[in-house]
Amino acid sequence: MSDARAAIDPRLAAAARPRRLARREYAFRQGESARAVFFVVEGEVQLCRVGRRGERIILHRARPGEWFAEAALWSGCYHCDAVAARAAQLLEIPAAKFRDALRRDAALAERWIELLSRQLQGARARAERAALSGAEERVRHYLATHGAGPGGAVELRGSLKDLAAELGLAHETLYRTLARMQKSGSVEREGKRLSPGRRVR
Amino acid sequence: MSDARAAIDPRLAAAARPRRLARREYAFRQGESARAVFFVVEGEVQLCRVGRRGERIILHRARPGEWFAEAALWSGCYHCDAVAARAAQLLEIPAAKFRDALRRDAALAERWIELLSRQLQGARARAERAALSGAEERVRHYLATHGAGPGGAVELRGSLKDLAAELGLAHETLYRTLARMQKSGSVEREGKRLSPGRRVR
DNA sequence: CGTCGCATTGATATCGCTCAAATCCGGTGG
DNA sequence: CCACCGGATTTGAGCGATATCAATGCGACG
Repeated sequence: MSDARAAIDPRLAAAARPRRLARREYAFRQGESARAVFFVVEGEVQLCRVGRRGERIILHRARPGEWFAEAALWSGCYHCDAVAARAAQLLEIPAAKFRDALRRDAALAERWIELLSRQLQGARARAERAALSGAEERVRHYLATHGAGPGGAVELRGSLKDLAAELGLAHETLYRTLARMQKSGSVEREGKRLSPGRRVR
Repeated sequence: MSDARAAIDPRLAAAARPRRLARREYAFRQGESARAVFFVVEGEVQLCRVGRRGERIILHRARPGEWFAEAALWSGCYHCDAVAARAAQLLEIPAAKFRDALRRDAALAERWIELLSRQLQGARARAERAALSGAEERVRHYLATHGAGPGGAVELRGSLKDLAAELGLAHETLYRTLARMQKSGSVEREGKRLSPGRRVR
């Protein structure tokens, strides 16, 4: 890619500064005043808090194509740490410039609202899914929310192992669950394509 | 309450129309063109899809103080059903007026962006929490994300049973977990006040 | 009082996690 | 071409945490 800034809206790209993080490097830390919003071009950034006893609690994993620290814009300071899980390439947009851009450009604000709305929709669905009790339920929920194309099929991007992590399951459990659902006809698999089956239950 | 509209921003309240739903009544159905955004004053509205075989999958439960169908503004038509889980009181804001208001009033747009940002933050935290393995972990995470005031205490709004639902646990499990954590000193309880304990583990 | 819902504790069953091992597959280097 | 390696995929076995079923106390409320 010639310029990573091409990945975002041109009206914001003007204010964006490319930034690279090595594994375990921090974009910011809890308590620092919120100076910027970030966009993940490549890699993964974990937003986490460190408890009194040193345990790390992950609030969110930001992956390529996602923004993070959007909310920090309005709260004054970062309320968690942002650390690269692996080498990452980011775009950093100063908070002041970001706010100015939104204020000046109504169309941009509208686009940003749209983006936030969709992200919220996705996050709510994920939260609802993670609260489900059974592995099979979660798979069905995933298919219902990510299904597209004929028969609501899903083209898997990564490995089944990745999907297991996304669903909050051990990968062995996912394999077994899928096998069972296949046998009962409630899902169908063709390579990296998953689709809800036609047979009842 | 004299007027439920007092609960939302006055600039939106002007366009809001109060609406009551009986249990099992629909606010809208999947496929209808998106004509309005909603705010829950009282009750609960479930956003769900119905699969080919009649199984209902809940995408999100909208509770008092929450908006829903914000994203529908940008997608043309509703992509799921909205049905009252119990009698509910809503505010309905026509999509066109909502969009106009955002477009005309930059300050309102900014406030709306702020609101969405916060909700997004909250939804992500909930998703991450539900993915945690143990009951104790979830309680700690909840305290970490909702903690405020001295010692990061949390004032519970509803019952412990509600909290259990929020955490995705059976209520019995929550009671037992809290009792254990209390005994080990990792949380303290005073009525409806929960706070992380000082003792290690 | 009677009823209802929350809080609490006990007993039991079940589901999913963990540990373990075999197979498969793509890539890499000789 | 072949040997080797690492990671994904599968399947098995056993254990433990959590859901579920059950029973009781308690306070609010009509």
